[in-house]
Amino acid sequence: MEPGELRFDHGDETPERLKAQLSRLLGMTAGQTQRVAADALRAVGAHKDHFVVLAALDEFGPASQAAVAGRARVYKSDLVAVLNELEAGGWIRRSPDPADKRRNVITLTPTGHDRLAELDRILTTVNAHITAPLTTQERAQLFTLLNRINTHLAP
Amino acid sequence: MEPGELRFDHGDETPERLKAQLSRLLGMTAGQTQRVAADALRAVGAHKDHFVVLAALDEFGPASQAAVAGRARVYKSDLVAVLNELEAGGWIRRSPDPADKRRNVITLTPTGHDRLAELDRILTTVNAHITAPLTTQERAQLFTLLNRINTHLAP
DNA sequence: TGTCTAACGTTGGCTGTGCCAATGAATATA
DNA sequence: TATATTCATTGGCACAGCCAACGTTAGACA
Repeated sequence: MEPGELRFDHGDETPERLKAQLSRLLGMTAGQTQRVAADALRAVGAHKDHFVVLAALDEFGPASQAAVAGRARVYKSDLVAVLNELEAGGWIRRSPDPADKRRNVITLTPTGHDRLAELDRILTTVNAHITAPLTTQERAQLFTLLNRINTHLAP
Repeated sequence: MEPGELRFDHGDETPERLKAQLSRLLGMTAGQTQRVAADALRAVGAHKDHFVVLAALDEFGPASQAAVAGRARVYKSDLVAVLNELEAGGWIRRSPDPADKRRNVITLTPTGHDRLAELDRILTTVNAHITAPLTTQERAQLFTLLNRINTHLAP
């Protein structure tokens, strides 16, 4: 215990040492934003990985599951369930590749394109909500700083 | 699949739509920093929550588990295991509260104080490593921006 | 040609983290 | 005295990232 909240600073109640931990602030804020995004997507029966996979298909065209996994950065094991759901919704098609029977060719359907637009719109709203207290310059600044750290920390 | 890496931007291989997601960048970078911190702590047999609990005890003095849970922001259910480990290391003592037999009084031992200093030193190094590509002003800026978002998103 | 190696999709599972419910003991409130 | 609340503890759920192994199919090369 407690919470249901990921507030970083609780004033007098928060040990000073914790207030100095960037990784703690980063983790808590990331948790908040992911919760907001997940809730918004769940409201329309979607999931983070749905967006990511649909986006990869839309921008790179039909591809094998392995290729989609690589571009969407979703583990191929996890991709199976995601594709099952997307297929059930009629947003993608899984067809055997005649050229290589090991492969499935994943194709975005027209309604899948619409679905992507819907999720994109939702996430744009979410992003605006998250960055509401920031100016345009500050948003860009935050993006840049995080990107520098991310690149620096990548293997 | 793939990775073992949380790189946000893979250039041509990354769908443009993903590059616009702040919550994605935030989540991946948070994942990186938490991994770095967890690895560093694991190297000395410690854990994120060890630091957090020791810090709360050091700054606020002996307290019940409920109070520690509230200040360290660790669920009381999870706190049990953490205290078991800290007790096994001799860093804290759990003694029944004579004034209220429901409570345990958690006390930081002298070696617990040393342990806290050790973990604090490790995390300071980690923090420096994480923010290596940033100037002093940029680090402060990042902290401020994240804090604003965190406060804004807190219930 | 046949044999070995590698890639494909899939299943199943592991770890860590945040989170919640229910329990038995002890205390406070009515 | 009866009722409700607090405490520590157990056990579990959900979700995310991650990995190993399997059967199937294809390419490499002897």
